This record gives sequence, structure tokens and C-alpha cells, in this order.
Amino acid sequence: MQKNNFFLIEDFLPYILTQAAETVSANFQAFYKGKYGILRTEWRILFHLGNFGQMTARDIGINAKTHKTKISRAVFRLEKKKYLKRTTSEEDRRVEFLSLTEQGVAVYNDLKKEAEGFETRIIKNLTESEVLVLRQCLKKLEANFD
Amino acid sequence: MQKNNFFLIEDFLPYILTQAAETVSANFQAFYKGKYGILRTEWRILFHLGNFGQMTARDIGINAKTHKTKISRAVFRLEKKKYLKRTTSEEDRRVEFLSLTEQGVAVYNDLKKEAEGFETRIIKNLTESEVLVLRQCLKKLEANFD
DNA sequence: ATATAACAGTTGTTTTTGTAACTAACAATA
DNA sequence: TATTGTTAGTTACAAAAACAACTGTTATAT
Repeated sequence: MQKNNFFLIEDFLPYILTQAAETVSANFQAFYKGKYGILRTEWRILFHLGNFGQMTARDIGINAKTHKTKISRAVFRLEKKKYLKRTTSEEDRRVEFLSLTEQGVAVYNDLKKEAEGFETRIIKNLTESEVLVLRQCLKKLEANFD
Repeated sequence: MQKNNFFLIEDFLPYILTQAAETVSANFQAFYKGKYGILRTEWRILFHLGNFGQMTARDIGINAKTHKTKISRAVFRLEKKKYLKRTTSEEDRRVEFLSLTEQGVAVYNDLKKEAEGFETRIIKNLTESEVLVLRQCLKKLEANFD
């Protein structure tokens, strides 16, 4: 079994990037899953609508790089929970505008506070310039695949 | 619908971290899935064994922060493909030592080359010091949850 | 010794995802 | 106005993940 071949999985950037993302996400998930019983895609939709207002499923999918079936089912679950409502477009009846209900806005506002607190806590070990470089690097890594 | 509330999902570190990780991983996946029909957990096991030599399922699970049922099933699939073999420990018959077969080593060596090439390509937009800071930040982010 | 707990790994069941095929609506072209 | 193509979103089915309960083995403690 070869060792010392100068490749270590623990230094492989895609691996450590995924590990860090999974650890951070798994811990943040506790807030929205534990508190409101929603999944990651639901959280993302909630936050897209909370941030940008009315959007279509299509546009959320494009922005969050999420497949339309995943969006479709998450929208259904959010609708069932009455966090979100749909309005069929007048101009193009294929299109549905999605927006948060009053209850959805309340959940969003609460989770927004949690998110802000969470982010503050996880970057407390980093300097401001480290955070800046980190954000820049993540952006550049993604840009490789546009 | 409130906007301009000074919280943007696109700036939320756990979100952009996960997005970057998913994009990078999805693209790297093409190599091992397309070429050898293995999944991410299988790739991780293969690389743990290729890097460290003989290991137990338990230790791979701890190191890769992966649940034992996920490991168990991935080990089964790798065994079925004859990339990996098991040896029951003499001292403790609950324990199985896992190691790569000759064929497994060949696959590992090939994927190792792919991994090196992939990593080189994705960091080509980053300076050396950026990569250094990135690695440091990812490590620190994970360390929050030890 | 024997009961009890702890551990390594597997199996069964449910939930979620991935993929492809589908419906319904619109667009473009002949 | 037929025909063909494209798009938004849903549904059906298969693959994978999550979670709990299980088997067999070793460690601990009466």
C-alpha cells in the first residue's frame, strides 16, 4: 500500500471545502430544522423570497443552482405549512409568482436573526481580512464553472 | 415584503460556502462517477485507504465525519467492485480491517492524478497566499464545532 | 461467573434526492 | 392555423440518505 505519495486527502481542497461546508451547514440546520421543521431547500426558498420579495420557482432555481424538481417539492411543503403563497401570472399562465405569507415573513425574520448570530459566531476566530479573502476565494472557485 | 434589511442570503457565509462546495464537488464527481461508477462516500473511502493504508470502517467514519451506515454500504459496493478487501481482526472479531485490492490501488492511482489536476485547475485563479488563507479559514470554521 | 453496558458493523424502514417523462401554456415557423 | 419547438412546473419511479433497531462481540461490574 503506497504512502508518502505526496497526495493527502486531508489537503485536497475540494475535500476540505466540502467537509467545512457540511460541518457548518449541519450545525446551522439545527436552527431551521429543529425550530420550524424545514429542510435546506425550504430554508433557501424562504430566504430568497424574504430577501428579494416575489419570485418564480424558476428564478429561485437559477439563483440557488437547484434543480426544478427539488424546488417544486420544497415549494409544495412550504405552501402546506402556509409560509408561502402562489399567484399565477396573468401574462403567462405557466408562471407562478411565489411570495411569503404573513406567517412566512415571521419565520423568515426569526431565522434571519438566528442566521446573523450564527454567522457572527462562526467567524469570530477569523480576522476581518481573512473573511474578506475567504469570500473572494469562494467566489473565484465557483467562477471556474460558469 | 421587507427588503434592504441588511441581510442578504448571497452574503451569508454558510450559504456561499455550501454553494462553492457543491459546485466544486459536483464537477469533480464527474471524474470518479463517470469513470468508475462510484459515489462520493466510495471515493472518500478509496482515498482514505489509498492514503493511510489499512483502516477500519469505524476510523474512516470518524475521520471523514460520515455515519457508519453510509460507510457500511459504500464498503459493500467497493467490495462488490473488487476495489477493496476485508480482514477480520484476530484480537477483536468485531473489527474488520479494510484495504485496497490491486485493482483498487490502480483506480486510486488514476483518480489521484485526476484529483491533482483538478485541484491545480480550480486554484489557478488564486494566488498562493489566497490559497493559504483559504485553507486556514476552512480549518478554523470546522474547528468551531469540535 | 453472570448480568449489563459498550462497541463494530449490518439490516430494515422511511424520507429525500435524481432522472426522466409528463402536462399545460406559449412561441415561432411554415 | 397546423406543426414544431420551448418553457414552467409536476409527477412517477429508481437510487441514495437518514434514522432506528438489530446481531454478534468484547469490556465492565457486580
